[in-house]
Amino acid sequence: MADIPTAAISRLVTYLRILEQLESNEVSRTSSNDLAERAGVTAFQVRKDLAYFGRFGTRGMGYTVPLLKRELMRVLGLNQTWNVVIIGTGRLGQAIANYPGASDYRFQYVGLFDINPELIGKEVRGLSVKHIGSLSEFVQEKANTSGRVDMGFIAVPPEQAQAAAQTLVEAGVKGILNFAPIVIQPRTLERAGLHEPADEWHGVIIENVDFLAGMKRLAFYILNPHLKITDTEEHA
Amino acid sequence: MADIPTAAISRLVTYLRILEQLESNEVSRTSSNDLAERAGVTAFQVRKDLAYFGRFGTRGMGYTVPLLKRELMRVLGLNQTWNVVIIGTGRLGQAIANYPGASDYRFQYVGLFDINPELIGKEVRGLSVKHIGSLSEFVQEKANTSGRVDMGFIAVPPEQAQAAAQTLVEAGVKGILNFAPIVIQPRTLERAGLHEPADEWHGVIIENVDFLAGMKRLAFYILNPHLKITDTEEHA
DNA sequence: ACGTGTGAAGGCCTTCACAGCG
DNA sequence: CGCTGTGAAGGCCTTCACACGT
Repeated sequence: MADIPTAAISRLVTYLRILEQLESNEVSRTSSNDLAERAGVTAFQVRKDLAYFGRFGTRGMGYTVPLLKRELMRVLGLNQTWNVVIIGTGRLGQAIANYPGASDYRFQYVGLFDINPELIGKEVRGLSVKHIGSLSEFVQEKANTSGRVDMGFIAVPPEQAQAAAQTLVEAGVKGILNFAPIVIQPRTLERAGLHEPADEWHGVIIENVDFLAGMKRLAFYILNPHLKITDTEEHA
Repeated sequence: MADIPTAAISRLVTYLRILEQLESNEVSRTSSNDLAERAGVTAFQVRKDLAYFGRFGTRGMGYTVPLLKRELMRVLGLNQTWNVVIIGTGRLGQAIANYPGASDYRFQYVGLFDINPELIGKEVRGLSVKHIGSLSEFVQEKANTSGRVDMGFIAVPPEQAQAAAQTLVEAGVKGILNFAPIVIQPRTLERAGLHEPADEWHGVIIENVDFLAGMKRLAFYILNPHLKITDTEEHA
């Protein structure tokens, strides 16, 4: 596969959402122009983004909504089930666990973990919160029964986020969605001096969702409205 | 001011966070190299980003942590108080309202709104949830007393997000942080046919925080690990 | 005739190398 | 001598125009 701009992936996610809306409105076809307007980008951009992955349209006609939707879901890997653990089950972690929509895409929460004794054993979304020390064991056992744990979500306070990431990686998780406002370092805490990622971090993908950062960016743009931000970035 | 890459603003936010960590560890000076490593970018990038806004370092010496921190806070507009209303006080809205850290930056929640009668009157973080119909009135009254309402956060279900945004804009809010997984259209619902933003949207800034999108991007990158994503995007 | 798919042009951000200053 | 600040080079993403298929 060719080299694909990171921003294009974010836009694909947006297109998919729009296709879902169209489908639930029983609209059966669309065009690069239509998608572009709804997504807030140019039609050129839409066609180019789609072209990275194949040819999904019909010249002169446009795109068939269900077909393009199916293709995008395949491309984005949303046809398969993703097993997810959440580290941190405070208010944020619970809000995430209960957020509707995740299950629409076969993201399945299989385990909740925390370090706070008061939360251990608590029921959240049908799962009993476990101590973070049992994560490795839990992941291993899952691998032998209901399938591997694919991702971990980090919803702990910032001071504990790096350690949580480390625990997840050691347990063998391949992707991390980090909600804490820090940059996860792809190396062990002990080897912080080395500039090379530690081995066990090889291939681990990290995505960040930082709404404090969003607030700060917003503050800046309100103060500096002349910097037009009709950018790709808004698809974060 | 020169034209500044959107991504640079996201990185500034990251640098600021790092400076805060350094300060709380009583580290008094740093360098572009040090910041770069902690932020996961190149030292060139750090220096270029800072250069957009001024000259904050000393040649041969590096940067003074408290000074650079102060300057970045000024640049990002975090020395002033921002009055914020939250639309939607379900689980997500409550988690946002209670998230610690916002108050560290003088983001002040002054009003909580919802459309669900069961939530009206409920106390969240010391504020009584009001009906969304009273938003305009509320904003107007605030403007005459404790100061203008600067931003609105949207934490409602996706179907209601566009309407919530519309309400916020009509009330005169200048920035929106949208947590719903949709693209806010800068136009009234009625004028959806027109391709021009409606007047009242002029100058309104929209930032998105979409963790479902984060999950989907993560799924894609786990499936396609060869697409190296050591990108700027991770500072979203 | 209409809208997609795409090679090529263009522009903007990043990278670089080094000048400049402490 | 060390590290910042910055003009210039480079590269990648976006934009464009048009060929192509229906």
